[in-house]
Amino acid sequence: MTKTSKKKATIYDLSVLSGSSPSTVSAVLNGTWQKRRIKESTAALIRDLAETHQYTANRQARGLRSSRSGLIGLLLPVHDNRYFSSMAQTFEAHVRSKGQCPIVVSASRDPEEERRTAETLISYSIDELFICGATDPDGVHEVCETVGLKHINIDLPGTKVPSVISDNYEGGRMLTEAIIRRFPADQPLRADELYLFGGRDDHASRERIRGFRAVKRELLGDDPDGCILPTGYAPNTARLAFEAFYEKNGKLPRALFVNSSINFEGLLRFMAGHPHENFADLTVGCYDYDPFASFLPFPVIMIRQDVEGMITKAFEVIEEGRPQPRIHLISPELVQPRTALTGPLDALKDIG
Amino acid sequence: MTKTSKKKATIYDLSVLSGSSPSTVSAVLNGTWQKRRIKESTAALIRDLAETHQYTANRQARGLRSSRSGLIGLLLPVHDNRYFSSMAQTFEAHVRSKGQCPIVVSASRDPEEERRTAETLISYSIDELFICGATDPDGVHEVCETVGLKHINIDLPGTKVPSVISDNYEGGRMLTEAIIRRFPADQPLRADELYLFGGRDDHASRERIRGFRAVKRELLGDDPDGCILPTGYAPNTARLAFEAFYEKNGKLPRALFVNSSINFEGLLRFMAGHPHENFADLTVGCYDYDPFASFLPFPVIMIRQDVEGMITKAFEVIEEGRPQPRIHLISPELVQPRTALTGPLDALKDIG
DNA sequence: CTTGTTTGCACAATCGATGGTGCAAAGACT
DNA sequence: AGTCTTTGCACCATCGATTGTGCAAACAAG
Repeated sequence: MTKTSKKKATIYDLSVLSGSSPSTVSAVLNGTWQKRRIKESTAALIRDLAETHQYTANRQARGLRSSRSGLIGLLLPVHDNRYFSSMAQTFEAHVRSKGQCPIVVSASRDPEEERRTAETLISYSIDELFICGATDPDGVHEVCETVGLKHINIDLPGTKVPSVISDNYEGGRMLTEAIIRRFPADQPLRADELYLFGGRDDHASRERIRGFRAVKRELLGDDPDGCILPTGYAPNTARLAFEAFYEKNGKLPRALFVNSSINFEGLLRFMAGHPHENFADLTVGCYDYDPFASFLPFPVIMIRQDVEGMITKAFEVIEEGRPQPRIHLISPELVQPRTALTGPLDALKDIG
Repeated sequence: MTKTSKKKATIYDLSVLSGSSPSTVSAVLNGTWQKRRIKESTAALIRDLAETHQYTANRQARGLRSSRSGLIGLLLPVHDNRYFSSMAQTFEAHVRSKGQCPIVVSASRDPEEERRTAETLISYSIDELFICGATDPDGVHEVCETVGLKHINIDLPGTKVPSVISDNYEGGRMLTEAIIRRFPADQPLRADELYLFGGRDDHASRERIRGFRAVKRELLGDDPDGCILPTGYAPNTARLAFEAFYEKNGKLPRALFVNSSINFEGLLRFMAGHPHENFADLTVGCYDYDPFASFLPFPVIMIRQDVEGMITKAFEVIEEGRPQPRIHLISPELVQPRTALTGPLDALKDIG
């Protein structure tokens, strides 16, 4: 409480205290003072005052003037999911290391909401926007384009700007093959015993399904249409699909390709209503990685998407001048059952 | 591309187009026009122009003038964890419904980083700050206090402003009791067979430990000090603790109270290196809920903290004028093994 | 027709930082 | 001593919206 306890110091305050003009103070504190030939001693004085008065620049004012805000946005479908929250965590680290401020917002996979959210971010003059898992990336693109905002797609591709996405076809192949190979030669999996649940008509699902079908044909010789059940991404619609299958067939398929961890939660909900033992010999492949899921009582093979790789690539690409709208594929990783991988959290120090 | 493709329309543009003054345009578009006695027809004309030119206010300018930004901040330890990402998801929904913009940032449980992050958010003139799981809430408080920023603590309490936290003592008791009661009368759990792993010297851990010890004394008649092993929150330090215990005793304790899902990941890492069968009769209680963890091959009893309840309460409290720095306890919920609960995602529509 | 009131809006200062431009004082040079 | 350069900084417009104030025109009252 030694001084002005309630209001933040401005360059005008420091200007009075230092006897210099506001522009001099500004130049000193934003680093352009050499260019403006400010004396070292003047600069030192001002830096000193800034320190003792805890000056920090008002970013709204700076942003208004310079039409840049220092904010970098990440548009996510949802937060509470390991995949997307890893995105957020990794993104944040990258943005912070560039000395900017991350702003992470979700838009619920709703195209309308996606555009509105982008508009909102734009009204804060964000400097760049990373569009992750958007249902309508090109819709968001329109919004960004009209104001000249740099942007890039992640996870789901658009057609107007570069996209950095998982190699879902390859991942789908890897996962399908790994599932099939778990079955011994004397009790091989039949083509009609391996089902794919979840996902919807988006690029990622389509590619995974393409990989799934290709490998089934190659290894199992057949690929019945009925084995593909896109349920959307909501856990409960997935649960209902499992419920319906079980109702009709008295059991689950011998092996499942589950399209995402959120869909996998639908499987859990289904299982909660049925005795444990019914699923003792089920084999599951899940396109997403979750450490706990990896240790479930039946074999769970997972795909871990390379979040760090995607974010890193996305930052590289967005820095390029006028990049082509091409798609950059990042290879995912197959994770065998009972595997506990490290994640972004391990990079943090723990001051236990 | 019909019009000004590159720059956003401002009130000055609309002012020229409509033949009114900028202040009139401003008043019409921010809703204060009745107070300023603007004719309905004038207002209609301006609204119309705004619509066709896709006008949206520059929030930096507005914020600069009104020293409010429409941003509400949430300071988190980390993103990629179900508990905190649920916080983010729930927080976002609340903020959005108030017509404001959420800004969620993590600070890695580092007191220094927490303060710096708060400073940064303040430089954007955020309107309120929710401090969640901060290692040093009172440090962040100082920062907020000097600029008169409304703030509140969640998950970990501070002493200067109200805090909304889980009832960790009660939760610790519930979980401990549930663990103990899982053992049959003929093979009861002994006091030296139930260990607590994880957490550190923060309010939440202390309260949970207090509940743990109280119930052990009440039900098991004893409470050996050696059964408490705070390992910090990093998964790997927890893993090492399990490793060390196993090394020394040739097995894990019969029952574990694991302080958080992040610590639980440490247990998984430990398990990955050992044969499955070694843990067939392990009983685990975990203070956090994760649907996949709930279905692991050994009984896992979990505590789900009431994230929705905490956020709701926090918004209530922060709206009050000068609230007392008291602690509001929100009861958590005990979750039996093999339970798949719904979460914030279920509130979203899925346009599958 | 004059005075008083209401209606409808324009004007201008302001928020805090930025950056182009101008200009006095100090130093260099002939 | 007079001219030219360099140094060191102040001045001021600007970004876009908000808001207190003032004032003409329209209308009402007497």
